[in-house]
Amino acid sequence: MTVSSWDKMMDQSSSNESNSDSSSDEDVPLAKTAVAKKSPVKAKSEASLELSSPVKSKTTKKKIHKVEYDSDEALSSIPDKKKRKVKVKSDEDDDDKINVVDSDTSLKQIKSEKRKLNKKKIVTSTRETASPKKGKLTKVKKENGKIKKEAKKLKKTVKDEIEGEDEGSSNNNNDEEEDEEEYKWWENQNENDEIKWQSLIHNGIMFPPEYEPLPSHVKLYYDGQPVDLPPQVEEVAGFYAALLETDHGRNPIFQKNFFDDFLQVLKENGGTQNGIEIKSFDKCDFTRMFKYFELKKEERKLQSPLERKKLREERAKLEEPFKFCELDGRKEQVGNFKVEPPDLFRGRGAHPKTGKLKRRVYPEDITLNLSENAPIPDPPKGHKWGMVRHDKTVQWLAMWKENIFGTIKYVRLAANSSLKGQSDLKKFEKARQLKTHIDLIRKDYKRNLKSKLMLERQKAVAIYLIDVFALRAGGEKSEDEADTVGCCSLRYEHVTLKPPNTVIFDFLGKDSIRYYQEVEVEKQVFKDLMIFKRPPKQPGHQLFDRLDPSILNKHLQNYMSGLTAKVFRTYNASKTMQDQLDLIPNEGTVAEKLLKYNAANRTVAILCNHQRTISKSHAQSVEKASSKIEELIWQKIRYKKGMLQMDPTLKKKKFKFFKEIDDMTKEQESLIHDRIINRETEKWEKKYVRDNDKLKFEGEPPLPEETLKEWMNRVKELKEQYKRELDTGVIELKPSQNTVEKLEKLIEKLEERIKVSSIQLKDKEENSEVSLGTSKINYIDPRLSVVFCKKYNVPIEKIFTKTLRDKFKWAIESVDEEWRF
DNA sequence: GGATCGACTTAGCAGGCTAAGG
DNA sequence: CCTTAGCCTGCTAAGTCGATCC
Repeated sequence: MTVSSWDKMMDQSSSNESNSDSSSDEDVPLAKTAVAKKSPVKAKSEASLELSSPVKSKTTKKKIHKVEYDSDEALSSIPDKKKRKVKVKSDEDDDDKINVVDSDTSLKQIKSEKRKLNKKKIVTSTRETASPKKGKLTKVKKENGKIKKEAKKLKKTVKDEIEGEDEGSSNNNNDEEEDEEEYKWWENQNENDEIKWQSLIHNGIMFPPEYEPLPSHVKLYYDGQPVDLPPQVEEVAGFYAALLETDHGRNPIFQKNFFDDFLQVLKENGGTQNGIEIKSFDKCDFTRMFKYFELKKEERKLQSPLERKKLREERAKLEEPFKFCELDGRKEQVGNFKVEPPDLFRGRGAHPKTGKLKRRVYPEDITLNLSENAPIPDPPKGHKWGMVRHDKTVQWLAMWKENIFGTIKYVRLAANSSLKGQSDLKKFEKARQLKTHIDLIRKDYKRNLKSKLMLERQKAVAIYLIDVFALRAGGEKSEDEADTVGCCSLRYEHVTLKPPNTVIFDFLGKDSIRYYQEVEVEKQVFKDLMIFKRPPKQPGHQLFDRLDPSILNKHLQNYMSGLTAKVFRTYNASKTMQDQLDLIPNEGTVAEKLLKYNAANRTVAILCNHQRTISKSHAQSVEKASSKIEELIWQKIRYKKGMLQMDPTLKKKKFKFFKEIDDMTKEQESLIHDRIINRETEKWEKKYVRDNDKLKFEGEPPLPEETLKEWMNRVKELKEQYKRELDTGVIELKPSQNTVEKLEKLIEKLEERIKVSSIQLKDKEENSEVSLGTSKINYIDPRLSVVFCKKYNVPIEKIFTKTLRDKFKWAIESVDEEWRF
């Protein structure tokens, strides 16, 4: 409350500038943002350490800054061809009106046509469900639900006992059995999505354990002195201490925000208990706390499997009551049934509020949502619930207001729940619906790229970017969030134009993930962008100064109800996937098909710019894999040499086959030898140490040094052999490799391994920065994957993990091979 | 008619877990 | 058989978008 009223005050100061230009709106473009908010774009990791400039040039909504330039001037300098279009000036207002009316009528036409189309659709899609009449349907459905509900209740108790089914062969049985009673919501269309449930019963929400003070020898030190902190304060110090050696812990903004809040909590709790006054962050020494946490971590690692299992079971028992709820009489899983524990806020990218204290949430902060007649779950001892509501129009079971931004956090059902599933299906159906409108939309925006109305042009370009490059809508952000943008909020500096028609996008998008693309665009788009960037616009100014997502979305609704910017992402992602899958031939092994599926998935992920940080071990593992391949090739060549030794005439007969022998130089070969020998040496040395450790532990005498020497001798022999081979060119083959045929077989096997390894390596490299998961979970219609699996005989488990199979059950059970996005 | 709120989807990451590889 | 790398899941931050408020 304090936060929001504070914000309001801040906002007030900048929100009342009346827009005196509105009359001449059409020919005087306005730049919404006056000044660059932050330092130029940085890739995420760097950015997070950088202090954003403290200059408060607040953008907070609609600080409208007039830029002196009119569209006439702007448009008149378009290359000649366009010029003639651009006469207009004083009568532009009229034009506008005419245009508006014009488009309005045509839109109405479109709408009515759409309606017709929709009607047709409804009829087809409901033919199995008997009557197309809505009212009737509802009734039937309800009836159905009731009966099922009853049946379910009876079986429920029984079912509860068959919980932990696993993936085994008995699974089939189980599954089928479950199917019988499982409510297949996707088989009855739900028309009224305003009401989310009829009855909702749950046990409330799980709170994190109370803070346990650290042992007395683990303390914060200030200026060399141990500090006695009240537990509530120690807890906060501990949050920071735990992050000491992380990027967050080293980030000065994080440190400052943490320290401010830390001091605040310290004050609230009456200061330190041994008279030390804490003033400066730099004098705080968290290392002892940090080390203690590390120690605890180590201890946990050393736990025996049995111990672990016990702990896990204990935890599961505590969680059990909260994991499920009863929705319309059916048992459904709850998603985040735990209240978020207190911690330091870890904002992503260069977040101004990163490091602030996220306070503990108490039952008093929680609002529950459940049926009127449902029993209200007991709050934790000594506490009361903040509020209890009975709102059937929402999906959440509980909510609370978080203290940093004053935003609301919800407890909601799990991804495999019927409610989530229904939303999901709806989302994809909406995206599919776009199919029938996309041609018109594209035609329109192509035409409007040349509209003489600035607003129309901006809309057209924006939709183009959203459609072609899958940009997000890009809403305005406030100053106390990370500076990230989407389409509508793109600024001057995010787009670089390279004639004749290349555009370089470089900006931070959602989660401060960098979007960098050098792309060719349609000539007219290029020209428009040029106009949008024309002086007096400069870095910091909005490219689309007339646009925001709501304007854009309102425009899109004219084509199709429910159409918004984000639908394009879903549509294009799924469309791309369909197209890519269509290209895959139905041949080869499952592994090969999977690889191709993943490649298709990857195209989508790249389209949506779904990235992940390259793992620390990535470079190393690529290195390892490629040297392994090199060694395989070397071995293959070695065998080929061996073949020639046995039968020199082969060289002429199979010239091609032996050609690669010359590809490897002696130097390369020697390097490979060294590598192998080094590795072998290391391997045996390690083994020696490890074996001895083990023997020592068992109280047995260690291996004599002789053993190690013997092992090393063997390695040495190998080394000498390689050296001889290198010098003389004569391969010393093992007795088991004594015929040409045997060698041929070995070579064949090597070829196979090389092929597999190479593909894997390539995949690894291409995937290193791309995250396939996000698109799989959110953008690619799961039915596409299901169809793919059916048609290509790939087990669905290879594509969807258990959780995903649960989430997409509706898709898995509802499509046949013919289904298309 | 814009700012704000509320509710929902989408996003990457940490760390535990598991299965592949030596 | 044991390690190690990569997968999976849980977590929660960060978007989108319609509703509501003034």
